[in-house]
Amino acid sequence: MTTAIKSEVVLENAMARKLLKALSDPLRLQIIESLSGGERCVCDLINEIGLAQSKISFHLKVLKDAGLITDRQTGRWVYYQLNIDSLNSLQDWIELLKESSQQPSQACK
Amino acid sequence: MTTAIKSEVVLENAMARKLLKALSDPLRLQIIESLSGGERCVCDLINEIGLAQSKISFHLKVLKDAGLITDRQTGRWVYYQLNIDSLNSLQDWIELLKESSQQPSQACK
DNA sequence: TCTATACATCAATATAAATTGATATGAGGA
DNA sequence: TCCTCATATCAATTTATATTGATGTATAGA
Repeated sequence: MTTAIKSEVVLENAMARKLLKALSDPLRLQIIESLSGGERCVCDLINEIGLAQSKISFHLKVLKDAGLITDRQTGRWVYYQLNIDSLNSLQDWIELLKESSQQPSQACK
Repeated sequence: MTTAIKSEVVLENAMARKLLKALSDPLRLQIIESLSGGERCVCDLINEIGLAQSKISFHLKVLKDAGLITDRQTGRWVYYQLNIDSLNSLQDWIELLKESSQQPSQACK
C-alpha cells in the first residue's frame, strides 16, 4: 500500500522545510560554504567571515538546531562540521520533486 | 589555474542563495510540492491549497523570480511548472558542499 | 459592448527574523 | 583562587518578509 510511502514523503517534506529555512540566510550560507572545506572552530569562522561573534554564534545555533551541522567541544574550542546526512536528505527530497514534475496539466475549461 | 572553477563555484553559490531563499517559506513549499505532481493552473493551486488568491499569486511570483518555476498562459489561465534545471543546480551545489566537508580541523592552540 | 472570470499588483499592516551590545558560562592556565 | 579566553545567550531594536483586502488588467463569451 501507499500509506508507508506517503508518510515517508510527509516526513521528508517536514525535514526539507526545516533545512531550507535554515539555509535561507546569506550569512548562514557563508558559514555552510566555509564548513564545506572541512571542520572549523568558531574562532576560525569569525576570522574568516569577519563578523561579530554573537552573530556567528546565533547562526551556528540555527544551523545546528536544523540538523545541518554538528559540534564537538575540545577544551575551550568548539568545532563545527557539516552533517552529510542532512545534505543527503535534501538531495533526496529534490530528487523526489523532479520525478513526475514534467507531466502536463489538464486544460482548465 | 583555478580561476575558472572558482568563478563557477561563486556563480553556483549565488544561484543557490536565490533558490534557497525562495524555498524558505512553508506556503511556497506547499506550492512546490503540489507542482511536483505536474503542471497546475493557478485556480487549481488555489483550490488545492485553500488560501487567498493574492497570497498564492504573490508566492508564485517569488518562485518564478528565483527561477524555480516557469509559467505559460493559455486563454485566461496561467499554468505553472517546476523548472527542473533549477532543481538540478541545487543538487549540484549540495554535491559540491559534501565533497571535502569531512576533513578534520587543525586543532586551535 | 457589457459582464464574468482568472490572475496580478499594490498600499497598509502584521509578523518574523536578524543585528547589536552587553552579559553569562565554563574551561584552562597562572 | 583569580584571570583570561572561547563561546553562548539575552533584551532591545532594526530590518525583512508575509498577509490582507482592494483594485487593476486581460481574456473570453454573451
